[in-house]
Amino acid sequence: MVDDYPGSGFNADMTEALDTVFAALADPTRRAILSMLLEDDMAVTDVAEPFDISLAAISKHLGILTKAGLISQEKRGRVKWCKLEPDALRSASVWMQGFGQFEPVNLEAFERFLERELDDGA
Amino acid sequence: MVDDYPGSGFNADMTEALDTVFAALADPTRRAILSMLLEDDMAVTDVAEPFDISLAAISKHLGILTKAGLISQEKRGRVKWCKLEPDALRSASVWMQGFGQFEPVNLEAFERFLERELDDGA
DNA sequence: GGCATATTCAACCAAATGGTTGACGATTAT
DNA sequence: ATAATCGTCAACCATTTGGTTGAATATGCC
Repeated sequence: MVDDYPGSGFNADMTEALDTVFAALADPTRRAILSMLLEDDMAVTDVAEPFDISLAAISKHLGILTKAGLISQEKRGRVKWCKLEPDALRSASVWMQGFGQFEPVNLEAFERFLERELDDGA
Repeated sequence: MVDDYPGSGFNADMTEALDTVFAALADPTRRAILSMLLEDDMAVTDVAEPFDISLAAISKHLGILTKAGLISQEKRGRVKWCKLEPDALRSASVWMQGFGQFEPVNLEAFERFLERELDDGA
C-alpha cells in the first residue's frame, strides 16, 4: 500500500465527495444560497436577485453546488428550479463527528466502524 | 441592511470562521493530517513522513489548519508539536445541523458498536 | 566550535477559483 | 413574427492555492 496514511482507508470516491462538498461550503455566497433554498425551491434568477454579482456568476455557483450534490436542478419550461439536497451533507457530517466526543472508545475500532458505515452509502 | 440575504444574520466573524474551516477541510492532505492527529500529538517532521510532498508543503498545510483553529502548534525545543483542536469544528457542525438533523451515523449500529467497545474495555 | 536536525521563509510556478462581459439557444409573451 | 425573459457558454482577467526549490534560522549534540 503506497498511500499509507490515515484516511487512505476511505475509498477515492468518498475522498472526492468530501473534497467537493467541503469546497462548495467554503464560499459564503454558496452557503447563503443553500440557506435561501432551505426556505423554498427557487429559480436561478430569483436565487441571484439579492446578490451583487452577475447572473453568470450565480449560475457557476449553482453548478458547483450541483456537482457537490448539495442541490439539484430541474428545468421546467424556461425556468430552472433549484432544490436543496441536504442529504449530501451527511458524508461531511459523519466525517466531522469522528473528531468529537468519542475519546473514551477505541479509536482504531471506531475508524473501522466509520469506514463500514460510509461504505454502506449511509 | 444592504446585504439582505439568508446568512447575513451571521456576523462577519462567523462567516469568516466558516470560510476558513470549510476551506481547510476541503483538502484531502489536510483531512488526513487531522486524522493522524486524532491518534496522537505529532511533530511536523513526523506529520510529513507518510506524504509524498515536501516538508515545506506540509508546513504550509499546518499553517492553514492552525489559522482555521483546527490544530494548535507549540514549539518545545527545536521541535514544534501539533495538537488537534476538535472544538474548532463546532461552528461548522452547528451550521450544517441547520439543514436537517442527520444523526452522526446509523445510531443503532453505533450503539451496538459502543456496547462492544465498552464490554471489551471492561 | 562545528555539525546535524527541525522548521520556516522567499521566490517562483502551474492550475484552480471567482468574477466580468457579450453572444447565444430556448422558451414564453405580445 | 417579433420581442422579452431565462439561463448558459466562452473568453478573458486577477487572485488564490498547492506545490517546488534553495537559503535561512533555531536548537540540540559531540
